[in-house]
Amino acid sequence: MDDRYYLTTAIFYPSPGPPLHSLFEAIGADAIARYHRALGQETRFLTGMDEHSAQVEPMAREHHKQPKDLVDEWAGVWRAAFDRFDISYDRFIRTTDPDHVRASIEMVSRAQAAGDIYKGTYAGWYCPGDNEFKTEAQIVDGHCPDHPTLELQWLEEENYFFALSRYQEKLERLFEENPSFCEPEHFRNEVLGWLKEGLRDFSVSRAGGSWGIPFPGDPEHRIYVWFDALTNYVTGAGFPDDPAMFERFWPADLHVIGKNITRFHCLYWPAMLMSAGLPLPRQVFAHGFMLLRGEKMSKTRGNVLDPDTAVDLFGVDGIRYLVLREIPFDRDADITLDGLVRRYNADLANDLGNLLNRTVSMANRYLDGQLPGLVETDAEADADLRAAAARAWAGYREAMDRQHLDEALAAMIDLVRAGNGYAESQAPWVLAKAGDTDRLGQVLAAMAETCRILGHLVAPFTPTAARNLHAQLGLAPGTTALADAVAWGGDERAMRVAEPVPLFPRVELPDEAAIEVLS
RNA sequence: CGCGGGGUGGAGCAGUGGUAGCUCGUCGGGCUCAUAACCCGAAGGUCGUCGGUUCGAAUCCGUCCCCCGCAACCA
Repeated sequence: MDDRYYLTTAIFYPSPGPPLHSLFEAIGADAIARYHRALGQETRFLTGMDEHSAQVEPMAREHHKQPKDLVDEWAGVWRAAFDRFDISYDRFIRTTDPDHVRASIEMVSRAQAAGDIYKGTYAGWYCPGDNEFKTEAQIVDGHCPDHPTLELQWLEEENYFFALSRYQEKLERLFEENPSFCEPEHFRNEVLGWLKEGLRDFSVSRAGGSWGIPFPGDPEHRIYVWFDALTNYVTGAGFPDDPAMFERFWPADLHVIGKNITRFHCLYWPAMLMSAGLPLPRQVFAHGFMLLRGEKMSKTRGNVLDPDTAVDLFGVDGIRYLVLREIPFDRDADITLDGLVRRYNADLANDLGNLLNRTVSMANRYLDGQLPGLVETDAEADADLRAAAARAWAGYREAMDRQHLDEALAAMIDLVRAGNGYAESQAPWVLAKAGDTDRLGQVLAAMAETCRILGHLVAPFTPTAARNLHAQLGLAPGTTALADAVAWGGDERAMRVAEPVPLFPRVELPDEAAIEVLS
């Protein structure tokens, strides 16, 4: 295992605030980042905002603001939301940051030096309504769907192009030699399909506007947003200003992205890095989408879950858990409010929360809060529970290492069920009545040990609740690396439990008015 | 025939050749430590269609139907 780990999310398209589906990506990446930190790796987690979109200028005009003022304001809101959701980023990068501007210029300059940049003509249908070129597929009945009354104009514009086609063979070789460069497989298949169709050069500059990074050698042009945006991953590792840091953290271990931008990350980006003479990231992982009512969430469709409402209902940890458990990280999934409530109550309140609650309550009631040390008994039920804990960790780790976050949580929940089953079969309340103090202590210690391990397993997903869980067991945060911490008996410290407080209070399905807001 | 994914008990999913599994929901029972929580059991599926390969197919091959995504600036 490498002693460092560098991962990123995509940077987000500027808007007044993040919808839940954008936070979904950040939450997933955050769980992965926290997992790697827990393993003991020096972890760097980058996220941020993509601010050079062509839309920013017109949007700023609409708000009667300077573009930079507008994105400053929005970036503040996004960042505050990320903080609220406990996204443990090491840097919130903004593509307007000065070091990123330098990095982008350096990337273009390197491509120029490699002979991969040439001047050509970009032609297409241009909509004066949103100052944008439209692709064939975007055009409906010969008009821009957002501005059906305006006539599209056929415009030709001089642009600089990146010679992506020169990298056809190198990219083919990349996928042959390292198929897991793009995961999961079904998205890789899509990329391989594009590769088979043949790569076309893409435009890397836009003429005219004043928003964006000046194109090296031609002040009339700005660097095309995608070229600029992808570069953020190296900026965040110290390129080009901090060679020592760059040496340590590049190449990235993982780019977490939405499945809609695999083309850019699996084809454009590696070609750009090859052109710049930089090593390639180890993996691009494309996650699926959260669907609502079976449809892709989008601002224009208006079916967007409001993060604040979700937090009011389930709490930050609750909603973090729910999105990662309900949505397999590698594909799309439909979510419903009803389903979220059921999942929350079943997994978090009834199973995990209640296991802790009954354990702590009994330890207080029967043992005055003082749990005895673990004893390796040869009782079959005890051995089964220990085996369940080992199995949970094995399954969890295997799933986490493949970014299958929902499967990791399923493995965790299996241990919760084993813990509740153990309580049932050992019935400590019966042992207490019978005055069998030795066995009672062993059973409660085993239950507490199960909870302690569970706390470590859920910590990347529900960091606050995990601390709370350990606190109720009388354990302050430790420094043991995860692999040791989750071993049975992996924490030598004695447990003296605190007062039981429900970890995840049950949630009632909101009335119809609230459902309206959410769906 | 553009590319990719998917169609499995009421819902959501797992399952790539050998008696169809899990969670939720439903029904019945048990327990009483606990957040009206927990545990056990039951009912419920001709695995989208049609055909083929095979001793044997949810699984392999072919046909058709349906849903979703992508198609080069909305995660």
